[in-house]
Amino acid sequence: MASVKTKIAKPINVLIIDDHKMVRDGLKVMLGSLKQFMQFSVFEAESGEEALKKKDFNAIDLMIIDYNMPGMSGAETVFAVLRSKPEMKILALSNYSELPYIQNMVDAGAKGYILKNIEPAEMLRAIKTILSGNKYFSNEVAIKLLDEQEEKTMQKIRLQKFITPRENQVLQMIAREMTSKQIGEQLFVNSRTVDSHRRNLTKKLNAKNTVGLIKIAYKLNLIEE
Amino acid sequence: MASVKTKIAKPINVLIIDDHKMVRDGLKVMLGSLKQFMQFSVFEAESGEEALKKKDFNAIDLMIIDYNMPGMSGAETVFAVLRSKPEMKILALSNYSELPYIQNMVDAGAKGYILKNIEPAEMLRAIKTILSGNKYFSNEVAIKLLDEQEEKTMQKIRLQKFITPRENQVLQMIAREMTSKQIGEQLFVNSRTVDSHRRNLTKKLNAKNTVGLIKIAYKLNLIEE
DNA sequence: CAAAAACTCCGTAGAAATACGGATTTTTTA
DNA sequence: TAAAAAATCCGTATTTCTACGGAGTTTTTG
Repeated sequence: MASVKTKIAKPINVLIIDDHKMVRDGLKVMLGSLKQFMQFSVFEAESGEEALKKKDFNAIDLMIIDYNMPGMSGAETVFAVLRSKPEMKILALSNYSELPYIQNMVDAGAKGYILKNIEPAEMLRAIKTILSGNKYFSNEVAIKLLDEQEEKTMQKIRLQKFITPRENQVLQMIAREMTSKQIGEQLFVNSRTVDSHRRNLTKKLNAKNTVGLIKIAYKLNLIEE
Repeated sequence: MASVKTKIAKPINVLIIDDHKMVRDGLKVMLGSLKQFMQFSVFEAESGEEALKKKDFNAIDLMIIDYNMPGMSGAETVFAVLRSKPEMKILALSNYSELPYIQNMVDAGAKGYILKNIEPAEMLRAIKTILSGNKYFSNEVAIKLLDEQEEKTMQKIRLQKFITPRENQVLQMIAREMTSKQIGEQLFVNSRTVDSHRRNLTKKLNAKNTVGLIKIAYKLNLIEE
Protein backbone atom coordinates (compact mmCIF):
# COMPACT_ATOMS: atom_id res chain seq x y z
CA MET A 1 0.00 0.00 0.00
CA ALA A 2 1.32 3.44 -0.82
CA SER A 3 2.25 5.49 2.15
CA VAL A 4 0.32 8.59 2.87
CA LYS A 5 2.31 11.02 4.92
CA THR A 6 -0.27 13.72 5.44
CA LYS A 7 -3.91 14.03 4.72
CA ILE A 8 -4.12 16.31 1.73
CA ALA A 9 -7.41 17.42 0.21
CA LYS A 10 -7.43 16.77 -3.50
CA PRO A 11 -6.83 20.06 -5.31
CA ILE A 12 -9.47 21.42 -7.62
CA ASN A 13 -8.37 21.67 -11.24
CA VAL A 14 -9.37 25.07 -12.49
CA LEU A 15 -8.99 26.23 -16.05
CA ILE A 16 -8.97 29.97 -16.49
CA ILE A 17 -9.88 31.18 -19.95
CA ASP A 18 -9.15 34.81 -20.57
CA ASP A 19 -7.17 36.65 -23.20
CA HIS A 20 -5.63 39.06 -20.70
CA LYS A 21 -2.66 37.74 -18.80
CA MET A 22 -3.29 40.27 -16.10
CA VAL A 23 -6.72 38.93 -15.39
CA ARG A 24 -5.44 35.37 -15.34
CA ASP A 25 -2.69 36.33 -12.95
CA GLY A 26 -5.08 38.20 -10.75
CA LEU A 27 -7.33 35.20 -10.56
CA LYS A 28 -4.41 32.92 -9.77
CA VAL A 29 -3.38 35.13 -6.91
CA MET A 30 -6.88 35.21 -5.59
CA LEU A 31 -7.26 31.44 -5.81
CA GLY A 32 -3.89 31.07 -4.11
CA SER A 33 -5.04 33.27 -1.26
CA LEU A 34 -7.79 30.78 -0.60
CA LYS A 35 -5.46 27.85 -0.15
CA GLN A 36 -6.26 27.53 3.53
CA PHE A 37 -9.81 26.72 2.54
CA MET A 38 -9.39 25.00 -0.79
CA GLN A 39 -6.46 23.91 -2.95
CA PHE A 40 -6.40 24.78 -6.60
CA SER A 41 -4.33 23.59 -9.54
CA VAL A 42 -4.61 26.34 -12.05
CA PHE A 43 -4.47 25.82 -15.81
CA GLU A 44 -4.69 28.59 -18.30
CA ALA A 45 -5.91 29.24 -21.82
CA GLU A 46 -5.83 32.46 -23.78
CA SER A 47 -8.86 31.67 -25.88
CA GLY A 48 -11.80 29.36 -26.22
CA GLU A 49 -10.10 27.60 -29.10
CA GLU A 50 -7.04 26.89 -27.02
CA ALA A 51 -9.13 25.65 -24.13
CA LEU A 52 -10.89 23.11 -26.30
CA LYS A 53 -7.56 21.67 -27.43
CA LYS A 54 -6.24 21.12 -23.92
CA LYS A 55 -5.30 17.50 -23.37
CA ASP A 56 -6.05 17.60 -19.67
CA PHE A 57 -9.48 18.85 -20.59
CA ASN A 58 -11.17 15.94 -18.90
CA ALA A 59 -9.34 16.45 -15.65
CA ILE A 60 -10.72 19.96 -15.26
CA ASP A 61 -13.23 20.41 -12.46
CA LEU A 62 -14.12 24.00 -13.02
CA MET A 63 -13.72 26.55 -15.76
CA ILE A 64 -13.72 30.27 -15.28
CA ILE A 65 -14.45 31.93 -18.59
CA ASP A 66 -14.27 35.59 -19.45
CA TYR A 67 -17.19 37.13 -21.24
CA ASN A 68 -15.51 38.95 -24.03
CA MET A 69 -12.57 37.53 -25.87
CA PRO A 70 -11.34 37.84 -29.41
CA GLY A 71 -12.22 34.84 -31.54
CA MET A 72 -14.74 32.61 -29.80
CA SER A 73 -16.80 34.61 -27.40
CA GLY A 74 -17.28 33.51 -23.85
CA ALA A 75 -20.76 32.25 -24.61
CA GLU A 76 -19.60 30.30 -27.64
CA THR A 77 -16.85 28.77 -25.58
CA VAL A 78 -19.27 27.72 -22.90
CA PHE A 79 -21.50 26.15 -25.49
CA ALA A 80 -18.66 24.31 -27.19
CA VAL A 81 -17.26 23.04 -23.91
CA LEU A 82 -20.59 21.71 -22.78
CA ARG A 83 -21.12 19.92 -26.03
CA SER A 84 -18.10 17.78 -25.37
CA LYS A 85 -18.53 17.61 -21.61
CA PRO A 86 -22.06 18.48 -20.51
CA GLU A 87 -21.44 18.20 -16.80
CA MET A 88 -18.59 20.71 -16.76
CA LYS A 89 -18.96 23.41 -14.13
CA ILE A 90 -18.51 26.81 -15.65
CA LEU A 91 -18.29 30.16 -13.96
CA ALA A 92 -18.73 33.18 -16.19
CA LEU A 93 -16.61 36.19 -15.43
CA SER A 94 -17.34 39.65 -16.69
CA ASN A 95 -17.15 43.34 -16.14
CA TYR A 96 -20.72 43.77 -17.16
CA SER A 97 -23.79 43.19 -15.10
CA GLU A 98 -26.24 43.92 -17.90
CA LEU A 99 -28.98 41.46 -18.58
CA PRO A 100 -28.11 40.55 -22.17
CA TYR A 101 -24.59 39.50 -21.24
CA ILE A 102 -25.71 37.43 -18.30
CA GLN A 103 -28.47 35.99 -20.38
CA ASN A 104 -26.06 34.90 -23.08
CA MET A 105 -23.77 33.10 -20.71
CA VAL A 106 -26.54 31.47 -18.75
CA ASP A 107 -28.30 30.40 -21.91
CA ALA A 108 -25.08 28.88 -23.14
CA GLY A 109 -24.92 26.87 -19.94
CA ALA A 110 -22.78 28.77 -17.45
CA LYS A 111 -23.63 27.83 -13.88
CA GLY A 112 -22.69 31.13 -12.39
CA TYR A 113 -21.94 34.72 -13.21
CA ILE A 114 -19.57 36.88 -11.23
CA LEU A 115 -18.12 40.31 -11.74
CA LYS A 116 -14.44 41.06 -11.86
CA ASN A 117 -14.55 43.13 -8.72
CA ILE A 118 -15.37 40.01 -6.73
CA GLU A 119 -13.76 39.59 -3.30
CA PRO A 120 -11.88 36.40 -2.41
CA ALA A 121 -14.50 35.37 0.13
CA GLU A 122 -17.24 35.65 -2.42
CA MET A 123 -15.14 33.82 -4.98
CA LEU A 124 -14.76 30.94 -2.57
CA ARG A 125 -18.46 30.88 -2.00
CA ALA A 126 -19.13 30.99 -5.73
CA ILE A 127 -16.78 28.10 -6.43
CA LYS A 128 -18.12 25.99 -3.60
CA THR A 129 -21.67 26.64 -4.69
CA ILE A 130 -21.00 25.67 -8.26
CA LEU A 131 -18.95 22.59 -7.50
CA SER A 132 -21.81 21.33 -5.39
CA GLY A 133 -24.06 21.55 -8.41
CA ASN A 134 -25.85 24.79 -7.64
CA LYS A 135 -25.83 28.15 -9.31
CA TYR A 136 -24.18 31.31 -8.17
CA PHE A 137 -24.71 34.93 -9.14
CA SER A 138 -23.20 38.07 -7.78
CA ASN A 139 -25.60 40.24 -5.93
CA GLU A 140 -25.00 43.10 -8.27
CA VAL A 141 -26.26 40.91 -11.01
CA ALA A 142 -29.49 40.37 -9.17
CA ILE A 143 -29.87 44.06 -8.67
CA LYS A 144 -29.53 44.70 -12.35
CA LEU A 145 -32.08 42.08 -13.14
CA LEU A 146 -34.58 43.70 -10.87
CA ASP A 147 -33.80 47.20 -12.02
CA GLU A 148 -34.81 46.03 -15.44
CA GLN A 149 -38.18 45.07 -14.03
CA GLU A 150 -38.45 48.31 -12.13
CA GLU A 151 -37.93 50.34 -15.26
CA LYS A 152 -40.78 48.45 -16.86
CA THR A 153 -43.01 49.31 -13.97
CA MET A 154 -42.12 52.96 -14.21
CA GLN A 155 -42.89 53.01 -17.90
CA LYS A 156 -46.14 51.30 -17.19
CA ILE A 157 -47.13 53.92 -14.67
CA ARG A 158 -46.21 56.73 -17.02
CA LEU A 159 -48.15 55.13 -19.80
CA GLN A 160 -51.23 54.40 -17.83
CA LYS A 161 -51.55 58.10 -17.21
CA PHE A 162 -51.40 58.59 -20.93
CA ILE A 163 -54.05 56.17 -22.05
CA THR A 164 -57.55 56.38 -20.67
CA PRO A 165 -59.09 53.68 -18.51
CA ARG A 166 -61.40 52.65 -21.28
CA GLU A 167 -58.57 52.42 -23.73
CA ASN A 168 -56.64 50.37 -21.26
CA GLN A 169 -59.59 48.04 -20.92
CA VAL A 170 -59.95 47.68 -24.66
CA LEU A 171 -56.25 47.04 -25.02
CA GLN A 172 -56.43 44.21 -22.54
CA MET A 173 -59.29 42.68 -24.46
CA ILE A 174 -57.51 43.01 -27.76
CA ALA A 175 -54.63 41.21 -26.13
CA ARG A 176 -57.01 38.38 -25.30
CA GLU A 177 -57.38 37.86 -29.02
CA MET A 178 -60.85 39.31 -29.12
CA THR A 179 -62.17 41.12 -32.19
CA SER A 180 -63.68 44.57 -32.05
CA LYS A 181 -67.08 43.02 -32.44
CA GLN A 182 -66.61 40.69 -29.51
CA ILE A 183 -65.24 43.47 -27.38
CA GLY A 184 -68.17 45.67 -28.25
CA GLU A 185 -70.60 42.95 -27.24
CA GLN A 186 -68.91 42.41 -23.95
CA LEU A 187 -68.74 46.11 -23.15
CA PHE A 188 -72.25 46.74 -24.47
CA VAL A 189 -71.08 49.32 -26.94
CA ASN A 190 -71.01 49.46 -30.68
CA SER A 191 -68.12 47.73 -32.37
CA ARG A 192 -67.40 51.00 -34.11
CA THR A 193 -66.79 52.54 -30.75
CA VAL A 194 -64.26 49.88 -30.05
CA ASP A 195 -62.70 50.70 -33.38
CA SER A 196 -62.39 54.29 -32.29
CA HIS A 197 -60.60 53.29 -29.13
CA ARG A 198 -58.41 51.05 -31.16
CA ARG A 199 -57.55 53.85 -33.51
CA ASN A 200 -56.76 56.22 -30.67
CA LEU A 201 -54.59 53.63 -29.01
CA THR A 202 -52.68 52.99 -32.19
CA LYS A 203 -52.04 56.67 -32.57
CA LYS A 204 -51.17 57.33 -28.93
CA LEU A 205 -48.84 54.38 -28.69
CA ASN A 206 -47.33 55.13 -32.02
CA ALA A 207 -48.01 51.67 -33.35
CA LYS A 208 -48.46 50.66 -36.96
CA ASN A 209 -51.15 48.11 -36.26
CA THR A 210 -52.57 45.76 -33.67
CA VAL A 211 -49.31 43.90 -33.52
CA GLY A 212 -47.63 47.05 -32.32
CA LEU A 213 -50.27 47.50 -29.66
CA ILE A 214 -49.68 44.04 -28.30
CA LYS A 215 -45.97 44.51 -28.29
CA ILE A 216 -46.29 47.62 -26.19
CA ALA A 217 -48.80 45.98 -23.94
CA TYR A 218 -46.35 43.15 -23.43
CA LYS A 219 -43.37 45.31 -22.83
CA LEU A 220 -45.24 47.12 -20.16
CA ASN A 221 -46.70 44.06 -18.55
CA LEU A 222 -50.19 45.29 -19.26
CA ILE A 223 -51.12 41.76 -20.13
CA GLU A 224 -51.98 39.38 -17.39
CA GLU A 225 -51.56 35.67 -18.02
CA MET B 1 -18.76 70.17 27.42
CA ALA B 2 -20.46 66.86 28.12
CA SER B 3 -18.18 64.07 29.09
CA VAL B 4 -17.85 61.12 26.79
CA LYS B 5 -16.67 58.07 28.60
CA THR B 6 -16.36 55.70 25.70
CA LYS B 7 -16.69 56.11 22.01
CA ILE B 8 -19.97 54.53 21.10
CA ALA B 9 -21.23 54.27 17.55
CA LYS B 10 -24.78 55.52 17.28
CA PRO B 11 -27.12 52.51 17.25
CA ILE B 12 -29.27 51.88 14.23
CA ASN B 13 -32.98 52.04 14.91
CA VAL B 14 -34.58 49.02 13.34
CA LEU B 15 -38.28 48.37 13.18
CA ILE B 16 -39.23 44.76 12.64
CA ILE B 17 -42.70 44.22 11.24
CA ASP B 18 -43.89 40.66 11.39
CA ASP B 19 -46.95 39.01 12.83
CA HIS B 20 -44.99 36.08 14.27
CA LYS B 21 -43.29 36.73 17.58
CA MET B 22 -40.91 33.90 16.85
CA VAL B 23 -39.62 35.53 13.72
CA ARG B 24 -39.24 38.86 15.47
CA ASP B 25 -37.35 37.22 18.29
CA GLY B 26 -35.15 35.34 15.89
CA LEU B 27 -34.30 38.55 14.11
CA LYS B 28 -33.56 40.30 17.38
CA VAL B 29 -31.17 37.57 18.38
CA MET B 30 -29.46 37.74 15.05
CA LEU B 31 -29.12 41.51 15.16
CA GLY B 32 -27.80 41.19 18.71
CA SER B 33 -25.16 38.74 17.54
CA LEU B 34 -23.84 41.43 15.24
CA LYS B 35 -23.27 43.96 18.00
CA GLN B 36 -19.50 43.81 17.61
CA PHE B 37 -19.97 45.21 14.13
CA MET B 38 -23.06 47.33 14.48
CA GLN B 39 -25.37 48.37 17.29
CA PHE B 40 -29.10 48.06 16.88
CA SER B 41 -32.05 49.40 18.80
CA VAL B 42 -34.87 47.12 17.90
CA PHE B 43 -38.51 48.17 17.74
CA GLU B 44 -41.33 45.86 16.87
CA ALA B 45 -44.72 45.91 15.23
CA GLU B 46 -47.10 43.04 14.67
CA SER B 47 -48.70 44.50 11.61
CA GLY B 48 -48.40 47.18 8.97
CA GLU B 49 -51.17 49.14 10.63
CA GLU B 50 -49.39 49.13 13.95
CA ALA B 51 -46.13 50.18 12.33
CA LEU B 52 -47.73 53.22 10.76
CA LYS B 53 -49.03 54.39 14.13
CA LYS B 54 -45.64 54.23 15.87
CA LYS B 55 -44.75 57.58 17.33
CA ASP B 56 -41.02 57.04 16.95
CA PHE B 57 -41.68 56.36 13.30
CA ASN B 58 -39.42 59.16 12.21
CA ALA B 59 -36.50 57.95 14.25
CA ILE B 60 -36.46 54.61 12.45
CA ASP B 61 -33.47 54.06 10.18
CA LEU B 62 -34.41 50.73 8.74
CA MET B 63 -37.50 48.60 8.51
CA ILE B 64 -37.54 44.88 8.06
CA ILE B 65 -40.93 43.85 6.77
CA ASP B 66 -42.29 40.36 6.35
CA TYR B 67 -43.91 39.48 3.08
CA ASN B 68 -47.12 37.88 4.23
CA MET B 69 -49.04 39.22 7.11
CA PRO B 70 -52.73 39.28 7.97
CA GLY B 71 -54.30 42.66 7.28
CA MET B 72 -52.01 44.90 5.30
CA SER B 73 -49.67 42.82 3.23
CA GLY B 74 -45.98 43.44 3.24
CA ALA B 75 -46.13 45.22 -0.08
CA GLU B 76 -49.00 47.44 1.04
CA THR B 77 -47.09 48.29 4.16
CA VAL B 78 -44.01 49.21 2.19
CA PHE B 79 -46.07 51.41 -0.06
CA ALA B 80 -47.84 53.12 2.82
CA VAL B 81 -44.62 53.70 4.72
CA LEU B 82 -42.93 55.24 1.73
CA ARG B 83 -45.84 57.54 1.13
CA SER B 84 -45.25 59.19 4.46
CA LYS B 85 -41.47 58.84 4.45
CA PRO B 86 -40.10 58.26 0.97
CA GLU B 87 -36.48 57.89 1.98
CA MET B 88 -37.11 55.07 4.44
CA LYS B 89 -34.85 52.08 3.96
CA ILE B 90 -36.86 48.91 3.78
CA LEU B 91 -35.68 45.36 3.69
CA ALA B 92 -38.23 42.78 2.62
CA LEU B 93 -38.14 39.46 4.38
CA SER B 94 -39.76 36.34 3.03
CA ASN B 95 -39.75 32.61 2.79
CA TYR B 96 -40.39 32.78 -0.90
CA SER B 97 -37.92 33.41 -3.65
CA GLU B 98 -40.49 33.41 -6.43
CA LEU B 99 -40.51 36.26 -8.86
CA PRO B 100 -44.03 37.59 -8.23
CA TYR B 101 -43.37 38.05 -4.53
CA ILE B 102 -40.07 39.75 -5.07
CA GLN B 103 -41.61 41.84 -7.79
CA ASN B 104 -44.38 43.02 -5.51
CA MET B 105 -42.07 44.14 -2.80
CA VAL B 106 -39.60 45.80 -5.10
CA ASP B 107 -42.36 47.54 -6.99
CA ALA B 108 -43.72 48.84 -3.72
CA GLY B 109 -40.33 50.29 -2.97
CA ALA B 110 -38.39 47.80 -0.89
CA LYS B 111 -34.65 48.28 -1.24
CA GLY B 112 -33.76 44.69 -0.65
CA TYR B 113 -35.14 41.21 -0.47
CA ILE B 114 -33.76 38.51 1.76
CA LEU B 115 -34.90 35.03 2.67
CA LYS B 116 -35.54 33.87 6.18
CA ASN B 117 -32.73 31.38 6.09
CA ILE B 118 -30.25 34.24 5.91
CA GLU B 119 -27.00 33.95 7.88
CA PRO B 120 -25.92 36.72 10.27
CA ALA B 121 -22.97 37.66 8.07
CA GLU B 122 -25.19 38.11 5.08
CA MET B 123 -27.70 40.02 7.15
CA LEU B 124 -25.00 42.44 8.16
CA ARG B 125 -23.99 42.87 4.57
CA ALA B 126 -27.59 43.41 3.54
CA ILE B 127 -28.17 46.05 6.19
CA LYS B 128 -24.95 47.86 5.43
CA THR B 129 -25.70 47.84 1.76
CA ILE B 130 -29.15 49.24 2.19
CA LEU B 131 -28.22 51.88 4.73
CA SER B 132 -25.65 53.15 2.27
CA GLY B 133 -28.37 53.68 -0.28
CA ASN B 134 -27.87 50.60 -2.41
CA LYS B 135 -29.96 47.54 -3.03
CA TYR B 136 -29.47 44.08 -1.73
CA PHE B 137 -30.85 40.75 -2.84
CA SER B 138 -30.11 37.26 -1.63
CA ASN B 139 -28.32 35.15 -4.13
CA GLU B 140 -31.09 32.60 -4.16
CA VAL B 141 -33.32 35.35 -5.37
CA ALA B 142 -31.04 36.02 -8.29
CA ILE B 143 -31.00 32.37 -9.16
CA LYS B 144 -34.75 32.23 -9.25
CA LEU B 145 -34.87 35.24 -11.48
CA LEU B 146 -32.55 33.63 -13.95
CA ASP B 147 -34.24 30.26 -13.79
CA GLU B 148 -37.33 32.04 -14.94
CA GLN B 149 -35.43 33.20 -17.98
CA GLU B 150 -33.96 29.77 -18.51
CA GLU B 151 -37.36 28.15 -18.61
CA LYS B 152 -38.31 30.58 -21.34
CA THR B 153 -35.26 29.61 -23.29
CA MET B 154 -36.09 25.94 -23.01
CA GLN B 155 -39.58 26.55 -24.26
CA LYS B 156 -38.14 28.53 -27.08
CA ILE B 157 -35.87 25.70 -28.11
CA ARG B 158 -38.69 23.21 -27.97
CA LEU B 159 -40.83 25.47 -30.06
CA GLN B 160 -38.24 26.23 -32.63
CA LYS B 161 -38.10 22.56 -33.42
CA PHE B 162 -41.79 22.68 -33.99
CA ILE B 163 -42.01 25.60 -36.33
CA THR B 164 -39.97 25.65 -39.50
CA PRO B 165 -37.17 28.14 -40.13
CA ARG B 166 -39.21 29.95 -42.70
CA GLU B 167 -42.17 30.19 -40.38
CA ASN B 168 -39.91 31.50 -37.70
CA GLN B 169 -38.62 34.11 -40.07
CA VAL B 170 -42.10 35.17 -41.06
CA LEU B 171 -43.13 35.34 -37.43
CA GLN B 172 -40.31 37.72 -36.66
CA MET B 173 -41.35 39.92 -39.51
CA ILE B 174 -44.96 39.93 -38.47
CA ALA B 175 -43.72 40.99 -35.07
CA ARG B 176 -42.03 43.94 -36.74
CA GLU B 177 -45.48 45.13 -37.67
CA MET B 178 -45.06 44.22 -41.31
CA THR B 179 -48.00 43.17 -43.45
CA SER B 180 -48.03 39.98 -45.48
CA LYS B 181 -47.49 42.05 -48.57
CA GLN B 182 -44.42 43.75 -47.18
CA ILE B 183 -43.01 40.49 -45.94
CA GLY B 184 -43.56 38.89 -49.33
CA GLU B 185 -41.72 41.71 -51.02
CA GLN B 186 -38.80 41.44 -48.69
CA LEU B 187 -38.57 37.67 -49.01
CA PHE B 188 -39.19 37.77 -52.76
CA VAL B 189 -42.20 35.53 -52.52
CA ASN B 190 -45.86 36.03 -53.18
CA SER B 191 -47.85 37.61 -50.40
CA ARG B 192 -50.14 34.61 -50.59
CA THR B 193 -47.22 32.43 -49.62
CA VAL B 194 -46.73 34.54 -46.57
CA ASP B 195 -50.40 34.11 -45.84
CA SER B 196 -49.90 30.37 -45.95
CA HIS B 197 -47.09 30.54 -43.45
CA ARG B 198 -49.18 32.79 -41.32
CA ARG B 199 -52.04 30.35 -41.43
CA ASN B 200 -49.78 27.43 -40.54
CA LEU B 201 -48.27 29.38 -37.68
CA THR B 202 -51.65 30.26 -36.30
CA LYS B 203 -52.68 26.64 -36.38
CA LYS B 204 -49.43 25.28 -34.98
CA LEU B 205 -49.28 27.77 -32.17
CA ASN B 206 -52.93 27.42 -31.46
CA ALA B 207 -53.59 31.12 -31.80
CA LYS B 208 -56.84 32.78 -32.74
CA ASN B 209 -55.21 35.53 -34.76
CA THR B 210 -52.08 37.57 -35.23
CA VAL B 211 -52.38 38.89 -31.72
CA GLY B 212 -52.03 35.35 -30.45
CA LEU B 213 -48.95 34.84 -32.56
CA ILE B 214 -47.27 37.88 -31.14
CA LYS B 215 -48.14 36.89 -27.62
CA ILE B 216 -46.50 33.55 -28.06
CA ALA B 217 -43.53 35.08 -29.79
CA TYR B 218 -43.15 37.44 -26.88
CA LYS B 219 -43.51 34.84 -24.21
CA LEU B 220 -40.76 32.86 -25.79
CA ASN B 221 -38.50 35.77 -26.46
CA LEU B 222 -38.63 35.08 -30.14
CA ILE B 223 -38.74 38.79 -30.67
CA GLU B 224 -35.55 40.74 -30.58
CA GLU B 225 -35.71 44.46 -29.69
C1' DC C 1 -70.34 76.34 -14.22
C1' DA C 2 -67.59 76.23 -18.24
C1' DA C 3 -64.03 73.90 -20.61
C1' DA C 4 -61.67 69.84 -21.36
C1' DA C 5 -61.40 65.13 -21.61
C1' DA C 6 -63.37 60.84 -22.24
C1' DC C 7 -66.70 58.01 -24.26
C1' DT C 8 -69.88 57.14 -27.58
C1' DC C 9 -71.84 56.51 -32.39
C1' DC C 10 -71.70 56.51 -37.46
C1' DG C 11 -70.71 56.71 -42.85
C1' DT C 12 -67.64 55.43 -46.49
C1' DA C 13 -63.83 52.70 -48.29
C1' DG C 14 -59.90 50.34 -48.92
C1' DA C 15 -56.34 47.29 -46.95
C1' DA C 16 -55.31 43.34 -44.51
C1' DA C 17 -56.23 39.09 -42.34
C1' DT C 18 -58.68 34.74 -42.00
C1' DA C 19 -60.90 30.51 -43.84
C1' DC C 20 -60.96 26.59 -46.96
C1' DG C 21 -59.14 23.72 -50.26
C1' DG C 22 -55.80 22.55 -53.26
C1' DA C 23 -51.42 21.96 -56.23
C1' DT C 24 -46.55 22.29 -57.56
C1' DT C 25 -41.73 22.58 -56.62
C1' DT C 26 -37.79 22.27 -53.67
C1' DT C 27 -35.33 20.44 -49.88
C1' DT C 28 -34.46 17.19 -46.27
C1' DT C 29 -33.87 12.89 -44.62
C1' DA C 30 -34.36 7.94 -43.77
C1' DT D 1 -33.49 7.29 -54.27
C1' DA D 2 -38.08 7.31 -52.57
C1' DA D 3 -40.87 9.36 -49.02
C1' DA D 4 -41.63 13.15 -46.06
C1' DA D 5 -41.37 17.77 -44.97
C1' DA D 6 -41.06 22.41 -46.26
C1' DA D 7 -41.84 26.11 -49.21
C1' DT D 8 -44.17 27.95 -52.86
C1' DC D 9 -48.35 29.66 -55.45
C1' DC D 10 -53.31 30.35 -56.32
C1' DG D 11 -58.73 30.97 -56.35
C1' DT D 12 -62.73 32.44 -53.83
C1' DA D 13 -65.07 34.59 -50.12
C1' DT D 14 -65.76 36.62 -45.66
C1' DT D 15 -64.35 39.00 -41.69
C1' DT D 16 -61.62 42.18 -39.46
C1' DC D 17 -58.81 46.08 -39.29
C1' DT D 18 -57.38 50.67 -40.64
C1' DA D 19 -58.16 55.36 -42.33
C1' DC D 20 -60.54 59.76 -42.41
C1' DG D 21 -63.77 62.82 -40.81
C1' DG D 22 -67.45 64.22 -37.99
C1' DA D 23 -70.59 64.76 -34.08
C1' DG D 24 -73.35 63.98 -29.86
C1' DT D 25 -73.23 62.68 -24.85
C1' DT D 26 -71.31 62.00 -20.45
C1' DT D 27 -67.83 62.73 -17.03
C1' DT D 28 -64.05 65.12 -15.00
C1' DT D 29 -61.88 69.00 -13.49
C1' DG D 30 -60.14 73.77 -12.82
